[in-house]
Amino acid sequence: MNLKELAKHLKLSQTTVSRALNGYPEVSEQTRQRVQSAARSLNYSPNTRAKSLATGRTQAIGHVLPISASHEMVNPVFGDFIAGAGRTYSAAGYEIVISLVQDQDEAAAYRNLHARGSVDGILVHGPHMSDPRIPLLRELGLPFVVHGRASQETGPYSWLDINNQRAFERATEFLLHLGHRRIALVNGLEFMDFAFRRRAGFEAALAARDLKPDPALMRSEEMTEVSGYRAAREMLARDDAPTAFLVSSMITAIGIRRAIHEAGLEMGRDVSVITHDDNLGYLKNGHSVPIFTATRSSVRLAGEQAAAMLLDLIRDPARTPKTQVLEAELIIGASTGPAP
Amino acid sequence: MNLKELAKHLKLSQTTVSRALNGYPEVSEQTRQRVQSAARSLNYSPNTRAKSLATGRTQAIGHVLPISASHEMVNPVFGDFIAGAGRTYSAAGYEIVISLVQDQDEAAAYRNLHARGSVDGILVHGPHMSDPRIPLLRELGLPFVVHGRASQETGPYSWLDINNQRAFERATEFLLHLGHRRIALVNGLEFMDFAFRRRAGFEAALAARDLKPDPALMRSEEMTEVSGYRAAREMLARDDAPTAFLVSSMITAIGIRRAIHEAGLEMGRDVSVITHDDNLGYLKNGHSVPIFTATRSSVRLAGEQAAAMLLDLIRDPARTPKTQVLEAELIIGASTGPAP
DNA sequence: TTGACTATTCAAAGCGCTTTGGGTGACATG
DNA sequence: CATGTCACCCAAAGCGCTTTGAATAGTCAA
Repeated sequence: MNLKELAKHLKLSQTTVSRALNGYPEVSEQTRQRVQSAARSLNYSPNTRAKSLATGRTQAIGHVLPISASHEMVNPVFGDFIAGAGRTYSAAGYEIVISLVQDQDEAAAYRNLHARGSVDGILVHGPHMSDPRIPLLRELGLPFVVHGRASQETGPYSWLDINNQRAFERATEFLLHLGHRRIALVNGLEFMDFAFRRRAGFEAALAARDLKPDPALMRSEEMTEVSGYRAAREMLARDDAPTAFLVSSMITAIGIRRAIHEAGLEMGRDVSVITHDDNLGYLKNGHSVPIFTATRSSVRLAGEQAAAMLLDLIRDPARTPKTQVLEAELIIGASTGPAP
Repeated sequence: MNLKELAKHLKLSQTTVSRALNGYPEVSEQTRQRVQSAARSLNYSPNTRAKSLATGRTQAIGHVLPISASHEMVNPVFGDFIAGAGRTYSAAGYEIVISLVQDQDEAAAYRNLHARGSVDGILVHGPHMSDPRIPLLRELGLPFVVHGRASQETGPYSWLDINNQRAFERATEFLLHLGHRRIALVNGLEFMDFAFRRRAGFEAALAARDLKPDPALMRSEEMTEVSGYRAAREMLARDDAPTAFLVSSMITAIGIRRAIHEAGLEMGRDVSVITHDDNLGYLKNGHSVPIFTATRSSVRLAGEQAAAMLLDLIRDPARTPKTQVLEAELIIGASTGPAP
């Protein structure tokens, strides 16, 4: 069933039917009713491709997912982010187009999405500190919002980020307050902007007490369970082992907990752990008492809001870039205690 | 830059340019070269919407992600599955369209995708034992492949599944062989087909030894860390506590491990655990020695292959449905040992 | 020289929609 | 009675591509 058939069936012109369905005022209320009920009963939906060709808008948002070439992994927060964003999109009648891409040819992917005209806007994931995608997208003139930000990018652009620096600064302060002095930082890859900022927060809190970070207690790696385990095992084997760990993801923290147990220690008593917690649906941080003391911020919520920003930007491309910072809460769980 | 402009620039007709770019033989090799190099230097890519309107093919695959209304979570294997499928799709020039949907109105989502003509085929996730989506899609005439299968569905359809029953049967046999007699099953929701089959495998192995499953040792829940923790904590508090756990997901198994530690027991010595392992990128089951003894099957690989099946089906819709079973391997890790 | 091919190229129609630029009556106004 | 104003409705153009059906020129055997 297409417009033409529907129009013929109703003995009306395509124009009138189209207008009736799209809420234009030049149609009598009576015809509108007639058209709408016919459309419903004949199960008519306009062809998206034809519609977007005619209007110039695709009603689709592109999400480019870089696949880390080295680890062949998709960021585990992606599912929750997209679930949040999807809510916003579908409420506004937008589709999600996903483009998976080896991270080295990401630029080509964006150019393609633009040249082929398959999306109205792009949501940029996982920005690096210096990220060539931002000038590229600006040049292409495609509306975009960055989830996170790129510290070394000077020009204006829209982004939504959590306050990574403040979160890790507070977490570090909390550990210092508990008497910990040898604190390990098990961070994500530090060319990623979020990891860089977390480290900055960590170092700032130490500096405020005239402490220097010990390079032997700092790791910057892909955030997997195994990488956390390894880092903790190696560090705990040292003579000057850390008494606390500050960790960038729950999954890594779980690996660290494993290493702590394996060393015959108890988390929260012998060794403290604070992790960042994205509040993922399948990996809740405990129920009544959180397993881990954590800096928490819902990535699902971030998805919802970033999507809303992008839709605003698409509606009015002239608008100046908007930015938004979400604060993370510091929640106290069972994984921290006074320094032994 | 569009076809018309490119054609004018080359002083050729749109027909010829289109044919040159799409590899039709009625174009001289010389013009083809000229066209191709001009397209490249002018950065021309055909508009996907226009192309799909003209050809009737959208070059897009729909993935409908049901959001569990109760838990608001996206299945954590989704990222890896889509990463695998994405490889196949992008090699064939297909896009991925994601549709997030509350699970109660999934049927409407499929009807929509079809009526609006936005995809050439659909990949169905998370089939239930009896799943109305299968007859629906068959009726709509849209090519589809199911990741998993629906045991109660009688008609033919294409699916790709792992041998869940056999995997859990083997795992149970292995535990029985180690002397365990009280084995707990911490399963996913059993209206999900995979969970039903795993349970069947578990029960079959017990029955082969004339053992009866104890309902007090069986759980069927959403597979989160917390649900695993709770299940294990409750079971381990019993007088007749289980000596082994058979678990449907790594994340749940991690919760179980937490409960085991908390009870002052040691996994692999006091309590054995076998889990299913989807071999997720960010949640590898250890490095040299696996953390958990596990039934392993790469969900990423499943994605690659399911996508390939779907593309075959789209190329030749008349072809009879294909099915494929992937066997899971039983890998021995540190979480199992003789019954105490 | 002619007709039959073959190799290239093109104009135009059509995919399903929106939107521009009129029409056509009915009715009120002067 | 002529004119203007509404309220509705329509034909046709156009979005950027593919594809059908022809046209043109060159080649070759008869």
